[in-house]
Amino acid sequence: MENGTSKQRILEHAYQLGGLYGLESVTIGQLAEQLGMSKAGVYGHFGSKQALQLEVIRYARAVFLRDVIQPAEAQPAGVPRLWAMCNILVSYSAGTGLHGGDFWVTVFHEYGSRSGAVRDAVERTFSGWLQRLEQLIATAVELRQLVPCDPAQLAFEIQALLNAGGHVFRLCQDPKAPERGQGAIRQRLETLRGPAFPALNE
Amino acid sequence: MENGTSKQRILEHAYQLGGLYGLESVTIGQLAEQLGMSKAGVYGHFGSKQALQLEVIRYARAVFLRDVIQPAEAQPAGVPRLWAMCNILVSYSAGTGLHGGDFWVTVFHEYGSRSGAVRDAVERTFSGWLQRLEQLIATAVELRQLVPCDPAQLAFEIQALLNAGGHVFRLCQDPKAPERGQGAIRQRLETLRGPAFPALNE
DNA sequence: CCTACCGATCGGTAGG
DNA sequence: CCTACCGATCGGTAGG
Repeated sequence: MENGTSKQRILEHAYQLGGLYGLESVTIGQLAEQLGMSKAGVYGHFGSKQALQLEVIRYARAVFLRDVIQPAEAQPAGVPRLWAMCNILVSYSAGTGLHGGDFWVTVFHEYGSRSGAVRDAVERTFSGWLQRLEQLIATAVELRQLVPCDPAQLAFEIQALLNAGGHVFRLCQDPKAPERGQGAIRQRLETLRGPAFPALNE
Repeated sequence: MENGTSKQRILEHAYQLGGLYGLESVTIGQLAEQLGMSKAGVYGHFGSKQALQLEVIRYARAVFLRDVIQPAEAQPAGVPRLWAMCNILVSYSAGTGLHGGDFWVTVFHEYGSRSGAVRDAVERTFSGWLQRLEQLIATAVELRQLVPCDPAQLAFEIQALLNAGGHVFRLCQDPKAPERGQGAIRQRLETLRGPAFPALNE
Protein backbone atom coordinates (compact mmCIF):
# COMPACT_ATOMS: atom_id res chain seq x y z
CA MET A 1 0.00 0.00 0.00
CA GLU A 2 2.86 2.35 0.77
CA ASN A 3 5.01 2.02 -2.34
CA GLY A 4 4.35 2.23 -6.06
CA THR A 5 5.80 -1.10 -7.12
CA SER A 6 4.14 -2.83 -9.99
CA LYS A 7 2.55 -5.41 -7.71
CA GLN A 8 1.04 -2.62 -5.61
CA ARG A 9 -0.30 -0.97 -8.74
CA ILE A 10 -1.95 -4.23 -9.77
CA LEU A 11 -3.50 -4.70 -6.34
CA GLU A 12 -4.79 -1.13 -6.19
CA HIS A 13 -6.38 -1.41 -9.63
CA ALA A 14 -7.90 -4.81 -8.91
CA TYR A 15 -9.25 -3.34 -5.67
CA GLN A 16 -10.96 -0.52 -7.57
CA LEU A 17 -12.41 -2.82 -10.22
CA GLY A 18 -13.45 -5.36 -7.60
CA GLY A 19 -15.38 -2.74 -5.67
CA LEU A 20 -17.20 -1.67 -8.83
CA TYR A 21 -18.00 -4.95 -10.54
CA GLY A 22 -17.11 -7.68 -8.06
CA LEU A 23 -13.93 -9.57 -7.41
CA GLU A 24 -14.99 -12.56 -9.53
CA SER A 25 -15.31 -10.43 -12.64
CA VAL A 26 -11.82 -8.94 -12.38
CA THR A 27 -9.77 -10.64 -15.12
CA ILE A 28 -6.04 -10.82 -15.59
CA GLY A 29 -6.26 -9.68 -19.21
CA GLN A 30 -8.29 -6.64 -18.21
CA LEU A 31 -5.79 -5.68 -15.50
CA ALA A 32 -2.89 -6.14 -17.92
CA GLU A 33 -4.44 -3.99 -20.63
CA GLN A 34 -5.47 -1.16 -18.29
CA LEU A 35 -2.06 -1.12 -16.59
CA GLY A 36 -0.06 -1.37 -19.83
CA MET A 37 1.42 -4.76 -19.01
CA SER A 38 1.29 -8.22 -20.50
CA LYS A 39 -1.01 -10.87 -19.04
CA ALA A 40 1.98 -12.99 -18.04
CA GLY A 41 3.49 -9.94 -16.35
CA VAL A 42 0.40 -9.57 -14.17
CA TYR A 43 -0.04 -13.27 -13.64
CA GLY A 44 3.57 -13.84 -12.58
CA HIS A 45 3.14 -11.74 -9.45
CA PHE A 46 0.53 -14.11 -8.08
CA GLY A 47 0.65 -17.54 -9.70
CA SER A 48 -3.12 -18.04 -9.85
CA LYS A 49 -6.24 -15.98 -10.07
CA GLN A 50 -7.28 -17.14 -6.62
CA ALA A 51 -3.97 -15.98 -5.15
CA LEU A 52 -4.56 -12.59 -6.77
CA GLN A 53 -8.05 -12.41 -5.26
CA LEU A 54 -6.75 -13.32 -1.82
CA GLU A 55 -4.05 -10.66 -2.05
CA VAL A 56 -6.62 -8.07 -3.07
CA ILE A 57 -8.59 -8.98 0.04
CA ARG A 58 -5.48 -8.57 2.18
CA TYR A 59 -4.89 -5.23 0.52
CA ALA A 60 -8.48 -4.12 1.12
CA ARG A 61 -8.24 -5.12 4.77
CA ALA A 62 -5.13 -2.97 5.13
CA VAL A 63 -6.87 0.00 3.48
CA PHE A 64 -9.87 -0.40 5.80
CA LEU A 65 -7.63 -0.60 8.84
CA ARG A 66 -5.70 2.50 7.79
CA ASP A 67 -8.64 4.64 6.65
CA VAL A 68 -11.43 3.61 9.04
CA ILE A 69 -10.33 1.63 12.08
CA GLN A 70 -7.19 3.53 13.02
CA PRO A 71 -8.57 7.07 12.65
CA ALA A 72 -11.54 6.10 14.83
CA GLU A 73 -9.19 4.81 17.50
CA ALA A 74 -8.11 8.39 18.11
CA GLN A 75 -11.49 8.74 19.85
CA PRO A 76 -12.21 7.43 23.37
CA ALA A 77 -13.43 3.84 23.60
CA GLY A 78 -17.15 3.10 23.60
CA VAL A 79 -19.76 5.28 21.91
CA PRO A 80 -17.38 8.07 20.73
CA ARG A 81 -15.17 5.57 18.90
CA LEU A 82 -18.17 3.66 17.55
CA TRP A 83 -19.81 6.85 16.33
CA ALA A 84 -16.55 8.08 14.77
CA MET A 85 -16.26 4.81 12.85
CA CYS A 86 -19.81 5.20 11.55
CA ASN A 87 -19.13 8.79 10.49
CA ILE A 88 -15.95 7.85 8.67
CA LEU A 89 -17.76 5.09 6.78
CA VAL A 90 -20.62 7.39 5.87
CA SER A 91 -18.14 9.93 4.49
CA TYR A 92 -16.55 7.14 2.47
CA SER A 93 -19.84 6.03 1.00
CA ALA A 94 -20.86 9.58 0.19
CA GLY A 95 -17.52 10.40 -1.47
CA THR A 96 -17.64 11.08 -5.17
CA GLY A 97 -15.18 8.51 -6.41
CA LEU A 98 -14.36 4.96 -5.49
CA HIS A 99 -13.61 4.48 -1.85
CA GLY A 100 -12.81 1.67 0.49
CA GLY A 101 -16.18 1.04 2.01
CA ASP A 102 -17.72 0.20 -1.31
CA PHE A 103 -15.27 -2.61 -1.95
CA TRP A 104 -16.59 -4.42 1.08
CA VAL A 105 -20.25 -3.67 0.44
CA THR A 106 -19.84 -5.22 -3.00
CA VAL A 107 -17.68 -8.16 -1.98
CA PHE A 108 -19.61 -9.11 1.17
CA HIS A 109 -22.67 -9.62 -1.01
CA GLU A 110 -20.85 -11.17 -3.95
CA TYR A 111 -19.64 -14.13 -1.89
CA GLY A 112 -22.78 -14.74 0.14
CA SER A 113 -23.63 -17.93 -1.76
CA ARG A 114 -20.23 -19.02 -3.02
CA SER A 115 -17.72 -21.41 -1.54
CA GLY A 116 -13.96 -21.74 -1.49
CA ALA A 117 -10.94 -19.96 -0.10
CA VAL A 118 -11.93 -16.48 -1.29
CA ARG A 119 -15.39 -16.72 0.23
CA ASP A 120 -13.85 -17.94 3.49
CA ALA A 121 -11.51 -14.96 3.61
CA VAL A 122 -14.42 -12.60 2.90
CA GLU A 123 -16.49 -14.18 5.65
CA ARG A 124 -13.64 -13.91 8.15
CA THR A 125 -13.33 -10.23 7.32
CA PHE A 126 -17.05 -9.67 7.76
CA SER A 127 -17.17 -11.58 11.03
CA GLY A 128 -14.15 -9.68 12.31
CA TRP A 129 -15.85 -6.40 11.48
CA LEU A 130 -19.01 -7.46 13.31
CA GLN A 131 -16.96 -8.55 16.31
CA ARG A 132 -15.18 -5.22 16.40
CA LEU A 133 -18.53 -3.45 16.49
CA GLU A 134 -19.70 -5.80 19.25
CA GLN A 135 -16.64 -5.04 21.35
CA LEU A 136 -17.16 -1.31 21.05
CA ILE A 137 -20.79 -1.76 22.08
CA ALA A 138 -19.90 -4.01 25.02
CA THR A 139 -17.41 -1.41 26.19
CA ALA A 140 -20.01 1.33 25.83
CA VAL A 141 -22.37 -0.69 28.03
CA GLU A 142 -19.63 -1.22 30.64
CA LEU A 143 -18.96 2.51 30.65
CA ARG A 144 -22.71 3.12 31.15
CA GLN A 145 -22.80 5.13 27.94
CA LEU A 146 -25.46 2.67 26.77
CA VAL A 147 -28.02 0.77 28.82
CA PRO A 148 -27.57 -3.01 28.88
CA CYS A 149 -28.39 -4.51 25.47
CA ASP A 150 -27.35 -7.37 23.17
CA PRO A 151 -24.12 -6.23 21.48
CA ALA A 152 -24.50 -8.76 18.65
CA GLN A 153 -27.98 -7.46 17.86
CA LEU A 154 -26.92 -3.82 17.82
CA ALA A 155 -23.80 -4.62 15.78
CA PHE A 156 -26.00 -6.37 13.23
CA GLU A 157 -28.23 -3.32 12.97
CA ILE A 158 -25.37 -0.85 12.61
CA GLN A 159 -23.70 -2.92 9.91
CA ALA A 160 -27.03 -3.27 8.08
CA LEU A 161 -27.61 0.49 8.07
CA LEU A 162 -24.06 1.38 7.01
CA ASN A 163 -24.03 -1.13 4.16
CA ALA A 164 -27.47 -0.06 2.98
CA GLY A 165 -26.38 3.58 2.96
CA GLY A 166 -23.54 2.81 0.58
CA HIS A 167 -25.67 0.50 -1.50
CA VAL A 168 -28.66 2.79 -1.99
CA PHE A 169 -26.32 5.71 -2.65
CA ARG A 170 -24.95 3.85 -5.64
CA LEU A 171 -27.94 1.96 -6.96
CA CYS A 172 -30.36 4.89 -6.74
CA GLN A 173 -27.77 7.66 -7.04
CA ASP A 174 -29.38 9.05 -3.91
CA PRO A 175 -26.92 11.34 -2.08
CA LYS A 176 -29.06 11.26 1.06
CA ALA A 177 -28.78 7.49 1.51
CA PRO A 178 -25.61 7.39 3.63
CA GLU A 179 -27.07 10.07 5.92
CA ARG A 180 -30.20 7.99 6.28
CA GLY A 181 -28.07 5.15 7.57
CA GLN A 182 -26.21 7.52 9.85
CA GLY A 183 -29.42 9.07 11.16
CA ALA A 184 -30.92 5.67 11.90
CA ILE A 185 -27.82 4.64 13.85
CA ARG A 186 -27.85 7.89 15.82
CA GLN A 187 -31.51 7.40 16.65
CA ARG A 188 -30.84 3.81 17.72
CA LEU A 189 -27.92 4.80 19.97
CA GLU A 190 -30.02 7.53 21.60
CA THR A 191 -32.75 4.98 22.30
CA LEU A 192 -30.15 3.03 24.27
CA ARG A 193 -28.79 6.13 25.99
CA GLY A 194 -27.17 5.39 29.37
CA PRO A 195 -26.24 7.80 32.19
CA ALA A 196 -22.77 8.46 30.71
CA PHE A 197 -23.99 8.90 27.13
CA PRO A 198 -21.62 11.32 25.32
CA ALA A 199 -22.47 14.02 22.79
CA LEU A 200 -22.58 12.74 19.21
CA ASN A 201 -20.57 15.21 17.16
CA GLU A 202 -21.00 16.02 13.45
CA MET B 1 -44.32 -18.97 -14.09
CA GLU B 2 -47.47 -21.06 -14.28
CA ASN B 3 -46.54 -23.57 -17.00
CA GLY B 4 -43.60 -25.86 -17.62
CA THR B 5 -42.68 -24.78 -21.11
CA SER B 6 -39.04 -24.89 -22.00
CA LYS B 7 -38.72 -21.12 -21.82
CA GLN B 8 -40.17 -21.15 -18.31
CA ARG B 9 -37.71 -23.86 -17.30
CA ILE B 10 -34.85 -21.72 -18.58
CA LEU B 11 -36.09 -18.65 -16.72
CA GLU B 12 -36.59 -20.58 -13.47
CA HIS B 13 -33.10 -22.06 -13.64
CA ALA B 14 -31.49 -18.74 -14.56
CA TYR B 15 -33.38 -17.20 -11.62
CA GLN B 16 -31.94 -19.78 -9.23
CA LEU B 17 -28.39 -19.41 -10.56
CA GLY B 18 -28.68 -15.62 -10.64
CA GLY B 19 -29.70 -15.53 -6.99
CA LEU B 20 -26.72 -17.66 -6.04
CA TYR B 21 -23.91 -16.26 -8.15
CA GLY B 22 -25.26 -13.09 -9.73
CA LEU B 23 -27.09 -12.46 -12.96
CA GLU B 24 -23.94 -11.42 -14.81
CA SER B 25 -22.30 -14.77 -14.21
CA VAL B 26 -25.19 -16.82 -15.60
CA THR B 27 -24.02 -18.12 -18.97
CA ILE B 28 -25.99 -19.56 -21.84
CA GLY B 29 -23.71 -22.59 -22.10
CA GLN B 30 -24.16 -23.35 -18.42
CA LEU B 31 -27.94 -23.11 -18.66
CA ALA B 32 -27.95 -25.34 -21.76
CA GLU B 33 -25.82 -28.03 -20.17
CA GLN B 34 -27.75 -28.12 -16.88
CA LEU B 35 -31.10 -28.20 -18.68
CA GLY B 36 -30.04 -30.82 -21.25
CA MET B 37 -30.39 -28.46 -24.21
CA SER B 38 -28.09 -27.00 -26.82
CA LYS B 39 -26.76 -23.47 -26.47
CA ALA B 40 -28.63 -22.38 -29.59
CA GLY B 41 -31.79 -23.89 -28.13
CA VAL B 42 -31.49 -21.70 -25.06
CA TYR B 43 -30.31 -18.67 -26.97
CA GLY B 44 -33.14 -18.82 -29.52
CA HIS B 45 -35.76 -18.10 -26.86
CA PHE B 46 -34.26 -14.71 -26.14
CA GLY B 47 -32.04 -13.44 -28.96
CA SER B 48 -29.38 -11.93 -26.71
CA LYS B 49 -27.96 -12.41 -23.27
CA GLN B 50 -29.28 -9.04 -22.20
CA ALA B 51 -32.80 -10.00 -23.28
CA LEU B 52 -32.45 -13.16 -21.20
CA GLN B 53 -31.35 -11.14 -18.18
CA LEU B 54 -34.25 -8.73 -18.58
CA GLU B 55 -36.71 -11.62 -18.80
CA VAL B 56 -35.25 -13.19 -15.67
CA ILE B 57 -35.86 -9.89 -13.90
CA ARG B 58 -39.47 -9.85 -15.13
CA TYR B 59 -39.81 -13.42 -13.91
CA ALA B 60 -38.32 -12.57 -10.51
CA ARG B 61 -40.69 -9.62 -10.16
CA ALA B 62 -43.63 -11.91 -10.82
CA VAL B 63 -42.38 -14.40 -8.22
CA PHE B 64 -41.97 -11.63 -5.66
CA LEU B 65 -45.44 -10.29 -6.38
CA ARG B 66 -46.98 -13.74 -6.07
CA ASP B 67 -45.05 -14.94 -3.00
CA VAL B 68 -44.59 -11.74 -0.96
CA ILE B 69 -46.74 -8.81 -2.03
CA GLN B 70 -50.03 -10.56 -2.70
CA PRO B 71 -50.08 -12.76 0.43
CA ALA B 72 -49.40 -9.68 2.55
CA GLU B 73 -52.32 -7.87 0.94
CA ALA B 74 -54.64 -10.30 2.70
CA GLN B 75 -53.84 -8.27 5.83
CA PRO B 76 -55.38 -4.87 6.62
CA ALA B 77 -53.55 -1.83 5.22
CA GLY B 78 -50.93 -0.08 7.32
CA VAL B 79 -48.86 -1.75 10.00
CA PRO B 80 -50.47 -5.23 9.78
CA ARG B 81 -49.76 -5.46 6.05
CA LEU B 82 -46.27 -4.00 6.47
CA TRP B 83 -45.47 -6.41 9.28
CA ALA B 84 -46.86 -9.36 7.30
CA MET B 85 -44.61 -8.47 4.38
CA CYS B 86 -41.59 -8.37 6.68
CA ASN B 87 -42.49 -11.73 8.19
CA ILE B 88 -42.92 -13.35 4.79
CA LEU B 89 -39.54 -12.04 3.67
CA VAL B 90 -37.87 -13.23 6.86
CA SER B 91 -39.33 -16.71 6.34
CA TYR B 92 -38.00 -16.64 2.79
CA SER B 93 -34.50 -15.70 3.89
CA ALA B 94 -34.51 -18.29 6.66
CA GLY B 95 -35.73 -21.09 4.37
CA THR B 96 -33.29 -23.87 3.75
CA GLY B 97 -33.13 -23.76 -0.04
CA LEU B 98 -33.08 -21.06 -2.62
CA HIS B 99 -35.93 -18.65 -2.30
CA GLY B 100 -37.14 -15.50 -3.94
CA GLY B 101 -35.86 -12.92 -1.54
CA ASP B 102 -32.29 -13.93 -2.06
CA PHE B 103 -32.42 -13.25 -5.77
CA TRP B 104 -33.07 -9.62 -5.08
CA VAL B 105 -30.56 -9.29 -2.25
CA THR B 106 -27.90 -10.59 -4.62
CA VAL B 107 -28.98 -8.66 -7.70
CA PHE B 108 -29.62 -5.32 -5.97
CA HIS B 109 -26.00 -5.32 -4.88
CA GLU B 110 -24.57 -6.78 -8.06
CA TYR B 111 -25.77 -3.84 -10.17
CA GLY B 112 -24.98 -1.05 -7.73
CA SER B 113 -22.04 0.21 -9.79
CA ARG B 114 -22.95 -1.01 -13.26
CA SER B 115 -24.76 0.72 -16.08
CA GLY B 116 -27.06 -0.30 -18.90
CA ALA B 117 -30.53 -1.65 -19.39
CA VAL B 118 -30.26 -4.46 -16.85
CA ARG B 119 -29.05 -2.15 -14.13
CA ASP B 120 -31.88 0.27 -14.93
CA ALA B 121 -34.46 -2.50 -14.60
CA VAL B 122 -32.93 -3.57 -11.29
CA GLU B 123 -33.00 -0.02 -9.99
CA ARG B 124 -36.64 0.44 -10.99
CA THR B 125 -37.49 -2.73 -9.11
CA PHE B 126 -35.65 -1.56 -6.02
CA SER B 127 -37.20 1.91 -6.12
CA GLY B 128 -40.64 0.38 -6.59
CA TRP B 129 -40.09 -1.82 -3.55
CA LEU B 130 -39.02 1.18 -1.46
CA GLN B 131 -42.03 3.15 -2.64
CA ARG B 132 -44.36 0.33 -1.71
CA LEU B 133 -42.90 0.32 1.79
CA GLU B 134 -43.27 4.10 1.98
CA GLN B 135 -46.93 3.89 1.02
CA LEU B 136 -47.66 1.31 3.68
CA ILE B 137 -45.92 3.51 6.24
CA ALA B 138 -47.77 6.65 5.11
CA THR B 139 -51.05 4.77 5.42
CA ALA B 140 -50.08 3.55 8.89
CA VAL B 141 -49.44 7.16 9.92
CA GLU B 142 -52.80 8.28 8.50
CA LEU B 143 -54.50 5.50 10.45
CA ARG B 144 -52.69 6.67 13.61
CA GLN B 145 -51.05 3.25 13.94
CA LEU B 146 -47.73 5.10 13.84
CA VAL B 147 -46.89 8.60 15.04
CA PRO B 148 -45.92 11.07 12.30
CA CYS B 149 -42.53 10.18 10.81
CA ASP B 150 -40.62 10.32 7.53
CA PRO B 151 -41.87 7.34 5.49
CA ALA B 152 -38.81 7.38 3.21
CA GLN B 153 -36.50 7.17 6.21
CA LEU B 154 -38.39 4.29 7.83
CA ALA B 155 -38.66 2.45 4.48
CA PHE B 156 -34.90 2.77 4.07
CA GLU B 157 -34.34 1.27 7.50
CA ILE B 158 -36.74 -1.64 6.99
CA GLN B 159 -35.22 -2.52 3.64
CA ALA B 160 -31.72 -2.33 5.14
CA LEU B 161 -32.61 -4.71 7.97
CA LEU B 162 -34.43 -7.21 5.73
CA ASN B 163 -31.62 -7.34 3.18
CA ALA B 164 -28.99 -7.67 5.89
CA GLY B 165 -30.91 -10.54 7.48
CA GLY B 166 -30.78 -12.51 4.25
CA HIS B 167 -27.21 -11.54 3.58
CA VAL B 168 -25.75 -12.41 6.98
CA PHE B 169 -27.77 -15.63 7.02
CA ARG B 170 -25.91 -16.76 3.92
CA LEU B 171 -22.46 -15.30 4.35
CA CYS B 172 -22.09 -16.35 8.00
CA GLN B 173 -24.45 -19.32 7.89
CA ASP B 174 -26.09 -17.70 10.90
CA PRO B 175 -29.69 -18.93 11.24
CA LYS B 176 -30.48 -16.12 13.67
CA ALA B 177 -29.70 -13.34 11.20
CA PRO B 178 -33.16 -12.98 9.60
CA GLU B 179 -34.72 -12.85 13.07
CA ARG B 180 -32.28 -10.13 14.03
CA GLY B 181 -33.57 -8.08 11.12
CA GLN B 182 -37.14 -8.86 12.09
CA GLY B 183 -36.54 -7.99 15.74
CA ALA B 184 -34.95 -4.68 14.82
CA ILE B 185 -37.92 -3.77 12.63
CA ARG B 186 -40.37 -4.72 15.38
CA GLN B 187 -38.47 -2.60 17.87
CA ARG B 188 -38.42 0.32 15.43
CA LEU B 189 -42.16 0.10 14.76
CA GLU B 190 -42.90 -0.02 18.47
CA THR B 191 -40.79 3.10 18.97
CA LEU B 192 -43.15 4.83 16.54
CA ARG B 193 -46.27 3.35 18.12
CA GLY B 194 -49.38 5.48 17.60
CA PRO B 195 -52.74 5.35 19.43
CA ALA B 196 -54.13 2.77 16.97
CA PHE B 197 -51.03 0.57 16.94
CA PRO B 198 -52.11 -3.04 16.29
CA ALA B 199 -50.73 -6.25 17.81
CA LEU B 200 -47.74 -7.63 15.91
CA ASN B 201 -48.41 -11.33 15.45
CA GLU B 202 -45.87 -14.15 15.05
C1' DC C 1 8.90 -8.50 -17.04
C1' DC C 2 8.07 -10.13 -22.45
C1' DT C 3 6.07 -13.05 -26.76
C1' DA C 4 3.74 -16.84 -28.09
C1' DC C 5 0.98 -20.22 -27.25
C1' DC C 6 -2.59 -23.98 -24.93
C1' DG C 7 -7.52 -25.87 -24.34
C1' DA C 8 -11.86 -24.19 -22.64
C1' DT C 9 -15.58 -21.23 -22.74
C1' DC C 10 -17.82 -16.92 -23.88
C1' DG C 11 -21.92 -14.58 -26.78
C1' DG C 12 -23.63 -15.04 -31.02
C1' DT C 13 -24.60 -16.86 -36.11
C1' DA C 14 -25.69 -19.99 -40.21
C1' DG C 15 -28.38 -23.31 -41.84
C1' DG C 16 -31.60 -26.66 -41.25
C1' DC D 1 -35.20 -27.22 -31.18
C1' DC D 2 -30.39 -29.24 -33.36
C1' DT D 3 -25.13 -29.35 -35.22
C1' DA D 4 -21.43 -26.84 -36.46
C1' DC D 5 -19.13 -23.02 -36.48
C1' DC D 6 -17.21 -17.72 -35.72
C1' DG D 7 -13.84 -14.40 -33.31
C1' DA D 8 -12.85 -12.96 -28.66
C1' DT D 9 -11.44 -13.79 -24.19
C1' DC D 10 -10.68 -16.71 -20.21
C1' DG D 11 -6.87 -18.77 -16.75
C1' DG D 12 -2.67 -20.61 -17.22
C1' DT D 13 2.11 -22.35 -19.33
C1' DA D 14 6.69 -22.48 -21.88
C1' DG D 15 10.66 -20.35 -22.69
C1' DG D 16 13.44 -16.58 -22.43
